[in-house]
Amino acid sequence: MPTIYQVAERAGVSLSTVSRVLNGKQTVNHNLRTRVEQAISELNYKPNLSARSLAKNKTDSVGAIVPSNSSAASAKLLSAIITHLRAENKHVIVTTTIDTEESEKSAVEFLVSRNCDAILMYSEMLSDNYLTELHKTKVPLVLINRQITEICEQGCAIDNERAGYCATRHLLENGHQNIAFLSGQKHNNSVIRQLAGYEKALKEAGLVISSSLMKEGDFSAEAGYSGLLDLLACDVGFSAVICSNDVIASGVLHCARELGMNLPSDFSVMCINDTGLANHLYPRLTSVDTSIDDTANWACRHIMNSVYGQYNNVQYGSELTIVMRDSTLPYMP
Amino acid sequence: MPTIYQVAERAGVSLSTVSRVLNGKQTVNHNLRTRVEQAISELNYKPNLSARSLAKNKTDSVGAIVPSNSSAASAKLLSAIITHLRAENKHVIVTTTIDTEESEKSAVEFLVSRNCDAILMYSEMLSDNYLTELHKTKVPLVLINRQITEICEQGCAIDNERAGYCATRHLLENGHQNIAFLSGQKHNNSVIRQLAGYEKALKEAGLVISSSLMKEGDFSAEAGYSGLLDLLACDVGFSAVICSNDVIASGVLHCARELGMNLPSDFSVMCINDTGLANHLYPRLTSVDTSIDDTANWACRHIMNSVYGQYNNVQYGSELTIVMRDSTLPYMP
DNA sequence: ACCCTTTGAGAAAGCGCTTTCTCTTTAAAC
DNA sequence: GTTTAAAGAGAAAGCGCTTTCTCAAAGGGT
Repeated sequence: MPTIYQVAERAGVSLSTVSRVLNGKQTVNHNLRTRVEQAISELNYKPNLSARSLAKNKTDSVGAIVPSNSSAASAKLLSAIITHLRAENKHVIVTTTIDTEESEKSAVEFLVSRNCDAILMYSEMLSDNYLTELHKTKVPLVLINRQITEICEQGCAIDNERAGYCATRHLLENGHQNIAFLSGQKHNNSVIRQLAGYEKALKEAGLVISSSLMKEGDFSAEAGYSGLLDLLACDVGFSAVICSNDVIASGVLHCARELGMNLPSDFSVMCINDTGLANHLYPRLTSVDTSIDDTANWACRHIMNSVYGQYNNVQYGSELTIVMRDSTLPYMP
Repeated sequence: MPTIYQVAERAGVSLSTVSRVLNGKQTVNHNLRTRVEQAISELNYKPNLSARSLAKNKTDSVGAIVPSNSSAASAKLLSAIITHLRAENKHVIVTTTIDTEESEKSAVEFLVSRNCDAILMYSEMLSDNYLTELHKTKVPLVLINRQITEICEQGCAIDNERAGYCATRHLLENGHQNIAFLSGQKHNNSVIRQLAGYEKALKEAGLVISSSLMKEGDFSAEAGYSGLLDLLACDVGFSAVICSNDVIASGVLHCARELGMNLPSDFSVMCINDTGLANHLYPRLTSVDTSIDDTANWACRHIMNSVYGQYNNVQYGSELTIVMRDSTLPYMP
């Protein structure tokens, strides 16, 4: 591997000059510049990034913390982020966690030890205080779908409230009045917002919010399965069900089938956050979906802006679309 | 951030001694050692990995190249690998590609520029020659589901042949004689092996191999959909279908439903390589599956062994299991 | 023609570690 | 008790870059 020194020698200049050509933040005589560039290409010189990191105290790397369970959703996001950042010549170090505080803390420490220039988090077990402290004293943070007042700049809120609202509205507009909601864990940020949107839509429509129509579970198919059973056991009438994601909905479909019910004629099902599954289920699930790519885009630009000083500040925003499929039907008594 | 020098000062030793304590590959007087350790914990000293990388010419990082499309399958693998390697204090730099040669080459170059200690590949557009050259001159390679004669040590072959064989056998044992195969692209390594296993099982059973029962597509649901149409158009009888993965099978189910067919009573469906979807479909798919965790395990141990000189050489092996679900039924004329 | 300001390039000092080399001390062997 | 080997610790030389400091040369104004 050629070093910057050999390039300098071949070009007949000092290594400072080579470095300046490389970094381009100081003018270099045109003549020398071309000589250096030629030497670089002749030697096929590639700068050693470890050395550069040491000298600059920057690693050109971004750490990512994602929960390993919710693979489909976060995999999509991650893949988009990796692609974006590579285009900026940054690499991403991925760590997976198991949705516990210590697991996430250990991931943070691992990434800090790796000298990441920033950490991107898509997980939510760590406390606001811990993260605020971390951001202020150790490493810039970017939070996906989380906002902390003290460092609100660093977070973005995927608009789950609007998603919950839209899903509910969609059903209301189709004549449904008794709409159940099978959610993920209620301590989860997204779930809280979704439910807020759900309740808002119901209120606007002048309907009462019945807690027996809201069942909490985790994000698994099993939760959907037992959620539907719970719902039926309560003996409250419902003609539609909204699920926090498509995996839960999958359990609902499965359960309904086992009970000999017919969807969507017996009741309609919708989901929020299509993880790719919705389109494969039977019936194919109508979903309301935020653009993951918009989110990835924001995260990367925000990092490039606040950490590497490129671009201007970017506002977060994400498209919201309802994907009509086969799992919903207008209400017919 | 404290440096090794400050630790040395506080412990009243030279920095060489601190380094020796840190790396533990040379004996240090017990007395000094504890003094150093105490200084380290008092200062909360963490070694700077960029500096270490520079001095050792090792980055403790492994690059991974995965196709971004086949997310579900590779996400699972990746997640397992990331977890394993972190336990060894290595980080992984993930790059995604789009299944073209240039895309993969660019990923390789990116990772090489990042000085990865090894590259783990789960993609297959690059030529044997290129990879052999790469492995021999630049950076150790580990290939998932690919074997190259010149560097056979570095690759592992997920036993798709046996998987194809088992799936076919399973159906044969249930009385099926006319078994169709909807495969991914035939240039794909896994597909080739799967088909080999399929044919082997048929031959052993004394059956003829009919090319009109074998339809090639890509790994998408659309391919499954049109694959089934093709199959029906050919007007060859079949009572069971094997698919290269569950996504393809999903398309088959969808198509059958639209045609008013009833599964599994009209025909049975099986898939190879459960990506997590199989369990959510209707009917839930019977699948034959190799253990991704076994593969991840092998890859990590192989890297730890050949690159970092830990562990002993490890043989590749992966469990193969048939997961019985609802999409298959014994043949009844 | 002179002085002052820019511009451009080289020298050299780090960045925070590892590792070799050297020297002292201690244990072992005869 | 002497010789030899082994063990342990410090000094110092890198690893390959960036960046500050310094100085020479060139340009501009009067």
